[in-house]
Amino acid sequence: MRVLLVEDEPRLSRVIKKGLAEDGFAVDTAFDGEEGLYLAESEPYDAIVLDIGLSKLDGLDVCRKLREKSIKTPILMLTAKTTIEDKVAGLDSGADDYVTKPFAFIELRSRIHALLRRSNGATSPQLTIQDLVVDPMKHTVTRSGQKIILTPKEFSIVELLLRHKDEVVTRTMITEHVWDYNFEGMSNVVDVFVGSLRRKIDKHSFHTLIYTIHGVGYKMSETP
Amino acid sequence: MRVLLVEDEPRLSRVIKKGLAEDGFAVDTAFDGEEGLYLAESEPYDAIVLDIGLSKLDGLDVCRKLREKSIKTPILMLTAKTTIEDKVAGLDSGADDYVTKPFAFIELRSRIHALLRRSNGATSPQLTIQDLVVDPMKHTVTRSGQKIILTPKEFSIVELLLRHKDEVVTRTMITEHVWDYNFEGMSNVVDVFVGSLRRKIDKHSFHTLIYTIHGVGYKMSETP
DNA sequence: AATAATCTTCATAAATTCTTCATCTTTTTG
DNA sequence: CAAAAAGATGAAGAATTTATGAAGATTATT
Repeated sequence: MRVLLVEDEPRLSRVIKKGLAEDGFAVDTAFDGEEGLYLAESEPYDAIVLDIGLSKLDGLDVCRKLREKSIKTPILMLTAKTTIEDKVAGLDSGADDYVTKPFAFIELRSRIHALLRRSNGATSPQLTIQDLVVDPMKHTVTRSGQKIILTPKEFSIVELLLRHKDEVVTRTMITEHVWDYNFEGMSNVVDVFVGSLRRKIDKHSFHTLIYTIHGVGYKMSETP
Repeated sequence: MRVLLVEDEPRLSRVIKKGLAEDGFAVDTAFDGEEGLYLAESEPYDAIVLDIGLSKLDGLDVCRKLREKSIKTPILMLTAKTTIEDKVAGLDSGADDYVTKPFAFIELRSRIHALLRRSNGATSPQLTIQDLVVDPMKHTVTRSGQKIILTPKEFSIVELLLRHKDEVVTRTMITEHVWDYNFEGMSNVVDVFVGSLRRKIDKHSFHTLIYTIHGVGYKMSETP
């Protein structure tokens, strides 16, 4: 899952970025409104964390402009005050939720996960297909109750595939959602990772869950 | 269910009150220790949420006085990071559980519910995993009955890990739980502490309880 | 004030993960 | 059916992350 963080205070930005990265997000950072707007328009993020007080372009404006262009990425606002007016303004501009500063990181974290869950139409915090269960918050994967240990990248990839269960996911989508802005991979990394996923998830099971759609990409589903 | 909230910071008080009210509690608020004590004595509450740093009368004092008068209403303490380890634990004022600030509301909420649930049985809440027992209120740790002596920070970290048994806890979460709000986590303090915890808890035992989830954080569980 | 205990930083070693590449296998197409 | 394209896979090297011992700084205790 990829997140854009727009925050001008370097220290806070760093702290949030680190926390989100540990949570398995690929995080891009912007330090002012313009940069944030540009990135939000050009990259496919799963969520945007947007500080309300930014230079060049206010967070509210960024939010409004994005919505005008019908970019519907879930937006979580960071606001300094609690006043009702601010809350209303934020939600009015098209944000989906907000957190008031100062906040505990775990607060931000659970809000983001909630946003993603909502935008995904899911109510359960877990992703499942057949006997495979993936829990992004707990960072656990089991198949038929058996624990499976995945590396961070492997984990992000199953997560993505599962969020698009029964749909084909192209290699481009995978690279765009699992790696961040600075990655220029013209290699077969994705193939290699899918390979190791197969070894860990499908190899010892009767039912195959990961399918290759030749010329297109990969798909997780119960039947080919 | 009736809850008394004793908290002097108006903003925090408002937020907690609102949250609890949404949960269906009838909430009374007091803004200093005297007022809190008076209300706690005169009204029959099901639980009391008590900030430790209060004007006029300290939260600890309120707690102690209530217990002296054999008022046994479950008490949940709100404490600041550093206060807790050094003071509360030793002072044994009679609180049933505590939450350190800043906390996510869901945390407070689940603690209150837990308190109410066991207010009939009335046993001090212990955290256990296999043969390891951690008692947050008594501030003691044993493994297979053997006492283990931990420093305040070490204790705070096992406590957190155990409250999230079987889940990965990221370094950011640990940092936030143990140190002050957005303490810059650019060092490896957490790693060092986990190291010394391992030496005290796991080193002499056959079963490992503390696991590293590479790229994510740490986890306490009985199996990897 | 001196001593002891705890906390923090730092440097280095060790472990794990990521990425690339070459080769082999499968699928598609003419 | 053969050639070409696309995908699978094992292994090596690079890069990142974690473990650890020890020294210095800080805080509490006597």
